[in-house]
Amino acid sequence: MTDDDRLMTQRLKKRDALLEMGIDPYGGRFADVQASAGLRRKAEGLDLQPGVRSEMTARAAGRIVLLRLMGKLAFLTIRDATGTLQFGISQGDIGEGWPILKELDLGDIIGGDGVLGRTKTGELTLWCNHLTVLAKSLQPPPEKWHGLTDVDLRYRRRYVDLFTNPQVRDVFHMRSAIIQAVRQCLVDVGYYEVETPVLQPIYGGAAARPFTTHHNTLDMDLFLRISPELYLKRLLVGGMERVFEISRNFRNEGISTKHNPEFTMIELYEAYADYQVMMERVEQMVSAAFEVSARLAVPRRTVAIEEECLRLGREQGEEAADAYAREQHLTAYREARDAIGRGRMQTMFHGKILDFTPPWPRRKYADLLQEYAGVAMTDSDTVRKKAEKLGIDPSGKDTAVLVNQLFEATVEHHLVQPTFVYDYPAAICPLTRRHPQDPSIALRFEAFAAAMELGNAYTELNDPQVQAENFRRTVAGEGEETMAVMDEDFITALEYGMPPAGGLGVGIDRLVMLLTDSHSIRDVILFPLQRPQARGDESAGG
RNA sequence: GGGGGCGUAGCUCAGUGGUAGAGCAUCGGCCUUUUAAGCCGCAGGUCUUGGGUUCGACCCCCAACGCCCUCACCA
Repeated sequence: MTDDDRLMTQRLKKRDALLEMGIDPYGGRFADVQASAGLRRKAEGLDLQPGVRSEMTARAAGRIVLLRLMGKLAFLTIRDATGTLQFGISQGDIGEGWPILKELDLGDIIGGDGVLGRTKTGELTLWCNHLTVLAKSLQPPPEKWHGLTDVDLRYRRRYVDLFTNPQVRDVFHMRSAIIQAVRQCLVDVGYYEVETPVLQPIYGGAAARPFTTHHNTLDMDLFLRISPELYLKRLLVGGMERVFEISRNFRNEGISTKHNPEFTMIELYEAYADYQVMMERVEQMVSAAFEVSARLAVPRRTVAIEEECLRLGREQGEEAADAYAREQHLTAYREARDAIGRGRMQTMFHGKILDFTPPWPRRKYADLLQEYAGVAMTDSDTVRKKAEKLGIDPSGKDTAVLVNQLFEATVEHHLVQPTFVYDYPAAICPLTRRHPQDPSIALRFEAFAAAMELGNAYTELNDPQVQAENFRRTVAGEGEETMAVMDEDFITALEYGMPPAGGLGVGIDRLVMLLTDSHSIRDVILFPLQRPQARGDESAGG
């Protein structure tokens, strides 16, 4: 028998013991549960002194994360969605319910009824006169101090990660709040939220390889969308003048700390606008997202770090406390918190302060290329020479493609502070309107922060003939951003007339990364794609 | 795909060319104000897998598998 089996067997025995006592180890509805955080606030109001029990009754529930049995008295710490709370149980108070305690384990979900009080040391405690078993846990939880650290296991068993590592739950709480804020921000200025097909017979709207699938009844191959763009523009034709979609996109490409095969993007289109308006939309959405994330994060994080510093100072001396403060960027968090007070939108990312306060700097693509690569975008010969110098093979490539590679190699890593880079080479932008004075330039910008692409926007191309021509060229493989498939119906839609418009996509995952100081996209996606676990004997023999 | 790192008890991690250790969790005992509770005792391992070198491999070599980082690719 493996250790794993042994541990589960022991827990199963306890489950049976509960059943014998006439207790359902998987209790049902548990009405009127109070959140631990709410009880804490209430206790503040009561001015409870250490060692005193109040008259106030309360009911709480959560997972047992710590368990201390001391003969005829027990303390257990439960964790709910809002924090932790100590249950105190004395044999005298609980009487017949006492034997239940022996059958409880770390990880079980229980409810308690009792009165609020404080122990001698001041810890808020629910002194229980009744315990309800809500769910017996058969799997042993991870180590109580270190939690689950194995990165692979954390993603595979995200549920364990979530209930053992509170900061993980914070990140996803924040993700939810950020999406909500961004959505509300657009609804407030007259946008409709829509849903367009994920299963598409023709994919397009971005340069990426798609996933393919098959519909059985129609006997037809389909693609998972790489972008919602071409459908959202059809809605502009249809008269929906402001639309957005929070779109899960699927791209069959490499996986990295910045790329997951499925990722979330908010894409929006606004009739009679252009890419300049879209820059303002980026600033508005990011500001809204920043505000909710700052409200949630900074106080909580700062308080948690300060408490830990105090504890370390007490137990291990000031030096240890200082070291911890530095390690946790405490000073920077304080600065960030103060910055909000002054109306600045600053946050820590990778040990650097990013300032999202609008307006963000706006830099011309060509100027940045000149500044960091030392070449003029239009000077084909110099571009080729510079590319070769940097180890980029220029043979058979369009100048615009090389320019773009040069840009990525020389400029991008400098774009740490939020920045709009605008006016891209037209050859790599098949869906974008050209600059009226210079047809080699496309009215496109990308938003960068922390050297990462955060968003991408155009003044949309609404001339069906130019669009059809661009399709033909990209299908033929000219330029870099191949769409590979001609979408006839999209052209037909444009032929009916699409209002001039600005369009924008912002990577939600990356935005959440920036605002939660997460360095891998997997840390902001609940269940990132992973190779299936090879189990036991199936994996043997290589 | 290239380079680097990792894989040892359920969890978190040490470790040595002579068939393995700690803390936590588990199990048994004591304990009515604990705070990662404490004290005493027991148990728990195909050291990722497969080859090789060796009298002998968890350790050295080769390969495979998985994960992480990084470069390349990639809106």
